[in-house]
Amino acid sequence: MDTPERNQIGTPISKFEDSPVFNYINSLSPIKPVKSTHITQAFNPLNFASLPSVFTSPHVNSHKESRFLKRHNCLDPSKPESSSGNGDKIGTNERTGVDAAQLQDNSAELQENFDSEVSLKEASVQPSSEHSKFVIELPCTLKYDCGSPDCGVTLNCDFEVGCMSELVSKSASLIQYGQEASGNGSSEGEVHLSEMCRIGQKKEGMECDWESLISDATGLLIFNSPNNSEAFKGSIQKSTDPRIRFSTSLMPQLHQNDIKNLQTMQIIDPIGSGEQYETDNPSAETGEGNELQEIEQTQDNAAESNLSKGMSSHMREQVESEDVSNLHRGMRRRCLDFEMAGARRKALGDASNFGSSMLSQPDEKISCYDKQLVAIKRSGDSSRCILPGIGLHLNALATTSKDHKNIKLESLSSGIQLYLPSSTASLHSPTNSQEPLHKSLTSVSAERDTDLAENGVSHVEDASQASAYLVSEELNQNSPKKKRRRLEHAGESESCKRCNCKKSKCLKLYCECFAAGVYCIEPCSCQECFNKPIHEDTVLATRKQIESRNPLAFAPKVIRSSESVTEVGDESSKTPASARHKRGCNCKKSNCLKKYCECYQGGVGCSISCRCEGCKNAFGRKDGCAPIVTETDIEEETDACEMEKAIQKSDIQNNEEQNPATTLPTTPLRLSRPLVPLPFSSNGKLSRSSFLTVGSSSGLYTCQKLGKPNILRSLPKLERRFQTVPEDEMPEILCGNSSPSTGIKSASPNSKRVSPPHGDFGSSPSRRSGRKLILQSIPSFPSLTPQH
DNA sequence: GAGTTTGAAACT
DNA sequence: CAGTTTCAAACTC
Repeated sequence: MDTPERNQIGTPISKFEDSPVFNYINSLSPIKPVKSTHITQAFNPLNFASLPSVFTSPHVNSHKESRFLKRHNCLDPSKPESSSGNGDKIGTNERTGVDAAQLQDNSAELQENFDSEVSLKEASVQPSSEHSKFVIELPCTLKYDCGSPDCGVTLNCDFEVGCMSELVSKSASLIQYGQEASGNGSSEGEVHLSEMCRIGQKKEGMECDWESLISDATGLLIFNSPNNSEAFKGSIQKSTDPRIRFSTSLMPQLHQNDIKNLQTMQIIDPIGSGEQYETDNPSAETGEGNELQEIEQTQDNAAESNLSKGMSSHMREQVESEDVSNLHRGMRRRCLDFEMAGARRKALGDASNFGSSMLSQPDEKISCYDKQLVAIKRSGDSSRCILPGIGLHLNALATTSKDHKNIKLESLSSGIQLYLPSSTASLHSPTNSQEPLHKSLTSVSAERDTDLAENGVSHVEDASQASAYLVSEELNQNSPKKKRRRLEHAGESESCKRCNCKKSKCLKLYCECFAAGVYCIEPCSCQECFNKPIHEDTVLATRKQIESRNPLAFAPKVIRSSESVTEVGDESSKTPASARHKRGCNCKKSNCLKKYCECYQGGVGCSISCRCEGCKNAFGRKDGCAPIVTETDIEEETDACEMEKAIQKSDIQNNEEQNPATTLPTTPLRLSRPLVPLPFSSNGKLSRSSFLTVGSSSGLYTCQKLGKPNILRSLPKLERRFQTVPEDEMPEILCGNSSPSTGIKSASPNSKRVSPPHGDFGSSPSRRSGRKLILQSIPSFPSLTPQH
């Protein structure tokens, strides 16, 4: 694994190699080279923003768990010198899970941490180019400083995490700064650096290195095209938001830094007011947060601090929830609730063991997460897509590694842990990804801009889901159905679907909101709804029950299975089919041509796992035939309005995609995926449940719709690549190879026409970038794809 | 907007 | 695991 990746990376890295930062990193850890591959892509403006990292990470995962382990080893080596011989798991534990390990000897937990961390690392590393590098390396350095893991490991770990996050955020801010406001940025950047140094000094003296690294990194970042930087910003900001959330509950230490970063970000960030708005909210919280932070700092060493932190965070949340009348908050709450609840419980109820372990882990995870998110954000703009899928994402994220099964199982065994990882991870990650998406979206489309602009703020704050919901909600304040339709019609509405449950009390998977891991909101027309923050305990308990029954119950239904899609393989060969429904559909009468079919709804082709009869899924038949869907079919199924919207969106998406695709075959495709979903977004299910997957799948779908289904087929191979490849990449990478169907489809002669997708694609690249980011988010799912 | 159809989720 | 029931979305009128 290492060798191949390194080899691949080799070329791309060369660029970085020149930079002192790169050298520094290299000295620290051998692993980096692997990342570089992605990085190279990242360097490209489009690519950089794109998900390459995400793809890569998932890809790695998809390849095999072994990869993760290897990577860990590789990464660990730098740190692990002490534990050079440590197994993969051990190495990871050392890095991210040190706290947990010390606190708890639980191998299971360690493994979980390890897995999550690994996945995160990989994701972050691959996707993010330099950011990830920094993060990774920094920890290593810290570890070195820390010396034996036993000593104050927890603090060290936190520190690392904090540093990591800070570095990332700061670097991002710096980057933004440099790009947007060179003058102010310089000062700001200096300030950040100084802060960083401070932190480093307090906890360990890596200051000089860090500063130099940071400065170098910033330089590099700045170096990157503005687009990339923007993408980073979005991702970073998004990441920061989640951090804040997490930090409140989990990582108070990080909070201060994060908050500061956020503030700086806000100041620096000229971008969407919405984001700033969100950040503002956090800032308001910062007041409390500062106090908490101070306390936390004083308590840094004390393990007890975790509890106090948890309490403080809890209090904070309560206060916020109460105070916040803003839709944003409501949105946040909606998204966060599950996560928060889990965190709260952990912090409050679990007490030392659980709380400590959880806290420590989450922090690390969070940091990693943020990174991932960032990467995701870049890559995918799939804001819409992401949002809906967030709930699923969380689970997926938790199980990001293909071993998701193992992870889930473990988590299940531990109960709470499972919940947390899944909930926290999923929520956060989604949120992050979503936020970026929103931003990107805002920038991308004027239409969306208006809506998003309003929603954007809220979006930023919460997870993607929340944002999606918020948007949808805000947009659709009318009756749920109407809103739904609106949303459906408007691609954006995707995320905002609401439930209409009457008997399930919104505590069953029947409820889209519940299934998506979000609370029901006013727009919902549900009756006797228990899926509300007020009934948090009930919701969590129910969730647990469902998860105990089916660990993947809240995972995205549609997964870009690496299996289905060949890894990298051939972009051309990849087809939309790469994404598959987790369990497969069981359609009898709809021929998989209506939204009754989850596969179709998710914009993915049916697979072997499907038990459908008379499958005519336009995205891909069960038998492996290339997407059968013809223009007529699609048209028939889709409403004219939807078609139009989809087309428009698809055009935009296509345009965006094209650019990336042109730049990089791999990344572009990914980008395209997210875009695609939008058309489908109308479907509430997709948006929520299968964000990522949806995104990917939807991407395909959209492509088809846009260009009309034909496009995919008809599109020349090159074009297809853009459309299909992206999707494939994410999942494909993970799985390695694609399902026959995908390959067949892509190659399938079906492509009767060469539809002029180009025209569509031609649109502005900027939009693409945003959407692309969304797509990136999708990639995370692939890892989950267990089914195949 | 009401009613029907559909298939997933839940239950047995 | 299979069959049945429940449920809510998707769809039709």
